[in-house]
Amino acid sequence: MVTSRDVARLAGVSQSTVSYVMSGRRSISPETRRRVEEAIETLGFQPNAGARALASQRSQVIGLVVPFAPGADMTGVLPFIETITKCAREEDHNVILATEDEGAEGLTRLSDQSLCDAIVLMEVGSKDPRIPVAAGLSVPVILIGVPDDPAGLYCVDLDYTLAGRMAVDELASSAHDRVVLLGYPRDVMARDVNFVRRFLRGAEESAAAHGIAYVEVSPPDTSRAGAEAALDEALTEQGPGGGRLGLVVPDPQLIQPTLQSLLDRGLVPGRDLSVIGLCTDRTAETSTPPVTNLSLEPRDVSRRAMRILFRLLNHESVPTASTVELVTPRLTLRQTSLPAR
Amino acid sequence: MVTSRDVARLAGVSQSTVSYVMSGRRSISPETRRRVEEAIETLGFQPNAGARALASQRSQVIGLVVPFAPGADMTGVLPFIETITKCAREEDHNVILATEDEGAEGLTRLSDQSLCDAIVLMEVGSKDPRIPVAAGLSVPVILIGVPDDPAGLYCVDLDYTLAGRMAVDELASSAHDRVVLLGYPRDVMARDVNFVRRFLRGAEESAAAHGIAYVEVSPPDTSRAGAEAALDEALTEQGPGGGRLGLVVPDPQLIQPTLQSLLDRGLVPGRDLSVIGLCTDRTAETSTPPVTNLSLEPRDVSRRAMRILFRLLNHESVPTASTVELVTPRLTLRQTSLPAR
DNA sequence: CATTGCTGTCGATACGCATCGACACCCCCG
DNA sequence: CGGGGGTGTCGATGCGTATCGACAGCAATG
Repeated sequence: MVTSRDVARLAGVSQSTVSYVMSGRRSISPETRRRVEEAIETLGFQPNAGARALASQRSQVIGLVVPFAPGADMTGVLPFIETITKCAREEDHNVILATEDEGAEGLTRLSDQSLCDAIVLMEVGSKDPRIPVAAGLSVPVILIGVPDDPAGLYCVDLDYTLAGRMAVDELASSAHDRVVLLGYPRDVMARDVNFVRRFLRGAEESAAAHGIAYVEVSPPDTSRAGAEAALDEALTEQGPGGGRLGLVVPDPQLIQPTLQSLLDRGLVPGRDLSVIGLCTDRTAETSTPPVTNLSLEPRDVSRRAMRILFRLLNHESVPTASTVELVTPRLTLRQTSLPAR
Repeated sequence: MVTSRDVARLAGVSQSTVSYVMSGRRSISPETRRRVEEAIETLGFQPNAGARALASQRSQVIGLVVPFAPGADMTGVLPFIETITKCAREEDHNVILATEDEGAEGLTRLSDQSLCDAIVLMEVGSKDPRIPVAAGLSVPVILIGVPDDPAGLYCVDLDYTLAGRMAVDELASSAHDRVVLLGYPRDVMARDVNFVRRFLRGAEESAAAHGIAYVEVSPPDTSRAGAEAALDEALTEQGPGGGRLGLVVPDPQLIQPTLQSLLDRGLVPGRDLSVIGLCTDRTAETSTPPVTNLSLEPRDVSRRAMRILFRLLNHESVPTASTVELVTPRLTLRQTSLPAR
C-alpha cells in the first residue's frame, strides 16, 4: 500500500505538505506542488479511506436506504439509485446501500458507526416509524417522499397532488365527459401511503373544479384479473358508451393489464377512450400501446434531493424556506389519448 | 460520539478488553463479558467504521459495480443488487456502489483507497477492459458474467448455453416442427456480449441434435416496430401455416412487443404457436399473456457469487476446482406453450 | 515446593491521514 | 537598516480501534 508518507519521501517534503497539496487548505508553492503531484502520479497514490475518515471525521459517503421490502413496488427504483450514485460521485462521494427491511436500526447503524456523512431515505411512508429516529441522528437526512410529520427533515418528492390535477385537467381540456380513476389495489390503500392520498385528492379537486363526472374504483390487486374486475365495475356502472371517457391509472403495475383488458373488450385506447398513466417514461414508452403518462421524474427528484444534501454538508444555507420540495410532473401525450375534437 | 474507551471506563476494564469482548479473539471471563456487554448496551456503543478499518485493514464493505451505462439493459438489475446487499448484511458487511461508467478506474479506486474488501462486478462483457485491471487488484473480485478470458478470476453466471438448449429441447419434446429464434437486436449483437453467443450456440446445438428446423432472425431494435420486422422476416420465410412453430425470444425487452405483434396478426401464443422467453419470472408473469420462460435466476446467481466471495475473505478453501460456476436456469410453463399433442 | 502451562487482563503501539502551532524565510515599508 | 506581515513548510499530535507482548494469578504436575 502506498501512503502519503511514501509520496512525501519521493517528493522530498513532509507528509503534512502532501496532505495540504491534496486538500488545498494551505497555500503551496508552485514548485512544491508540482513535485508532490508528480510523486502522487508516479506512485499511484490513493488516500486510505478509513484513515481519512478517522482523521477528518468525514467519510465522504452517502447512505442510501432503498425499499427492498417484499411487496414494495420496485418499478422505477433503479433510476433513483442511479442518479443518486452519479450525483454523489460528482461531489467525490460514495454511496453505501442499506435496505428498508433493516428499519430504524439501519439508520442508527449508518450514523453511529460513522459509515456515512448523510442519509437519503427513499419511499417514505405517511407514518414511517423511521422518521422520529431519523430526526435524532447526528447526520443530516433527506427524505424522498413526504411523511405526515416531516419532523423538520428535508423532503423531496413528486408533486402528486399536482399530478392528479394535471391528469384530470388534461382530460377536461380535451373535451372528455367523465373520468374513471382506476385506483391502487386494496393492499396499497391499506398501507395508507401518502402519495396515493395526494394523487387522489388532486384528481378529485380537478374533477370538481371542472364539473366533470368522476368515479374511483379499486382493483383487488395488480394482476390481469384485478384490472378486469376494476374495469367491469367501472364500465358497467356507467355503461360503456356515450361521451368521451378518460381513464386515469396511477399504479404503474396496473397499466399494461388495463390496456390489455380494454383491447380485449374491443375498446381501443386512443380511439374509443383515453388512458393516462402515472409511471416512468420508460414504462410508458414500452407499454402496448405507448400510454400517455405523467412522469415520476425520478432523476429530477433525486437531483433535487442531492443538491439539498450537499448544501447541508457544505454548510451552505439551504435556500428554500420550506422543508418540503415538490417536483412538477411532466405530461407526455402518446397513443392512448383521444385526438382533440 | 461513544467510543470503546467510554465503554471500558463504565465497565471498569481496559479498552483492549472491550475490543476482545466484541471480537471474541481472546477468552474473557463470564463476569467481565457481562459487565462489558452491559456497558455497551447502556451507552449504545457502535464501533467507528473508519477506525476499525484503519486498525484491522478490513473495511467490512463489499464493492458492487452495477451497469448503469446508458443503453445497458437495466431490467432485472435490481434483484441482483437486492440479493447481494442482503447476503452482505448477513455476514455483517456493507455494500458500496460504483457505476460501470467509471470503468476500470472505479475498480482501482475502490481497491486502492481501501474502500472495500472485495468487489462484485456485474454484467461482464466478453472482452471487458476491466478484467485485466480486476485481476491485478489487491482485493478479490467476483464476476457476474463470463468474459472470454477470466484471467483466473471467479465467475458466476447463468448457464446460457444450457438455457438455449433447454428452450429448444422443450419445443422438440412437445412435438414442435420448427423453431424460430428471435435474436437480439443488432446493437447488442455488435457489442458481442458473451451470453448472447452462448445462448445461441445452445439453441443451435439442440436443434441440430433433434434434427428440427431452425432459423434465427435479428430485429433491428427492441421496439414494437423492430419486433414486427423480425416477425415478418421469420414468418414469410417459412409461411405462417403448417406444423407446430416454436418461437424463442431471448431478449427480455423484446418479449412483450413480440407477443403483441403476434396477437395483431391473429396468432395466439399458446393456441397457434409456442413462445418461450428468457427473462426474469417477474417479467414473465406480468407479460400479456404470461409467457413460458427460462428464468435468469438473479437471486441464485448472486447468492452463489457471494458465497464464493465470503469464502475467499475468510480464507476458506473454495471448493470448486473450476473458476466458472454456472447456474441452471428454470423452465416455467405458462400460457404461451402449445398443449402437448 | 519449584516448575510449567493456562487463563484473563492490561498497557503500549500502529494504522494513515488531517490539522494545529511553530517558524524560517522573504518582501516591503518606514 | 530594522521591524512587521505574509507565505510556505515542517513536526507533532490525535482520530478510535485492533492486536501484540507482558504478566499476574491460579491449577496441575513432578
